[in-house]
Amino acid sequence: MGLREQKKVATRAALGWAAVRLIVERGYDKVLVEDIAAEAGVSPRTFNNYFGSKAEAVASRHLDRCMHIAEALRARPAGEPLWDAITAAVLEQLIPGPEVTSQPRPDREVWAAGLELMLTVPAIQAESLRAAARAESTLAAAVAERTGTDAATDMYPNLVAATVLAAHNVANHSHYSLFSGKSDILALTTEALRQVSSGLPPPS
Amino acid sequence: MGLREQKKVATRAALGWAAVRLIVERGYDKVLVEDIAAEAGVSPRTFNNYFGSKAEAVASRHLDRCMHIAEALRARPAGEPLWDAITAAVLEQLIPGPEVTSQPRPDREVWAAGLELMLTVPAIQAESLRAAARAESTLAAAVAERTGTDAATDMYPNLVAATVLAAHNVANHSHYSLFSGKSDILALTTEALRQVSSGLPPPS
DNA sequence: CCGCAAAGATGCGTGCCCCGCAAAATCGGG
DNA sequence: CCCGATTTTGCGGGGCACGCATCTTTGCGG
Repeated sequence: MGLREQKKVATRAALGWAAVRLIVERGYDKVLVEDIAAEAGVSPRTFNNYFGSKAEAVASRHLDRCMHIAEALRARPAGEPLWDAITAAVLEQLIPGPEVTSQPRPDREVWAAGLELMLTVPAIQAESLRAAARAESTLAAAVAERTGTDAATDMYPNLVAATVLAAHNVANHSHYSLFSGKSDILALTTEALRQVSSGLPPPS
Repeated sequence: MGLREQKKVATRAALGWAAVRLIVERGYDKVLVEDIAAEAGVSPRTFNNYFGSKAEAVASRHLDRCMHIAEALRARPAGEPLWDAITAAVLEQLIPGPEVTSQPRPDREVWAAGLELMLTVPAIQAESLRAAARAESTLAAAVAERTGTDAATDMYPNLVAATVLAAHNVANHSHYSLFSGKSDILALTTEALRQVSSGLPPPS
């Protein structure tokens, strides 16, 4: 990869992070595109060369994380049963990366509150969901590869991908807003995937 | 329901329909909010009293349809097995309502092309997904009611709702873009729901 | 039957966003 | 070291989303 593309990736990430950080701090409509661009050290016009909207910049972080699931799945040993591999791949994403842990800790409480508020903004909800949807096809491709199906003609890999991300979402949601920190994410996610992979039988 | 609320519902529907029709005909960015408002016989300012954005107006139709699934589920006989009831409820939505069939037929081909093009607009994809997400919690509530679980604390009903809508989406997608009209929607949807309700076992 | 309070529709004005276009800056290979 | 290709940037315009004040409609009690 040339220096050129490296810089593009870096700028994109910088803009995405800047957007999230500023908006979590101040609130969505008190942050101008101008501010985000300044934070990332580029011109306001350049911002729109990378993202079609403010919300898309925020969701770009989410997109990256979702994309990693497909990547992680490909990296699992070929012999491993499908749902074991999937579960492992999803769980990998839940251990916080170095760019999070090494970040200057801005008061966990305050950050969580700001983040929750950010996720109530319609435009951000919408773009986050679109990001997940985009990652879904990548994940479907990985599943197709592993199961010997064709993502373009078979429903199977697409169903698996959609279901996995749905379970992932529900688990996250349970952890965050349903009952804040009642149980740890790893357990919830594992349980959610177990349930969908066993057909969600009604609890009798 | 008073005359007041009836009119509100009617206006909302009129705006939603107008948005879809005009945009399918002309393309997303060649339709102004002004045009949609005019089509529905209301002032441009009023448009934004009903919808937060142009895209949201388009997605409102989708939202209504998704909401009907939960409604249909509640109407199923109480003794019916869960997944049978769900399948029936979803299939009900696929028979075109009178407002579609009685519409002046604008050349099925042209309409389909315009619709597909509309669905490529990022903002519309995003809002449509958000609409589905909003319907999801309603569906989860219906599932919780039927299974004696609690949507606020149990993952189960939320997982079911998310999975059902995911399957619904995949089936639609398979019918529309994957291989246009290869098989009928009813069969695809039934099959998708059957697969998720049996745990999506890998095809060996 | 009438007027009154609540709720909705409308007009106006504002700030911001998103994008097209063309010029300037930057990078990578020969 | 220079040339072609790619990016960044400045400028300008068309719209969009929304707050605020005003006018109209609806539903209700006297």
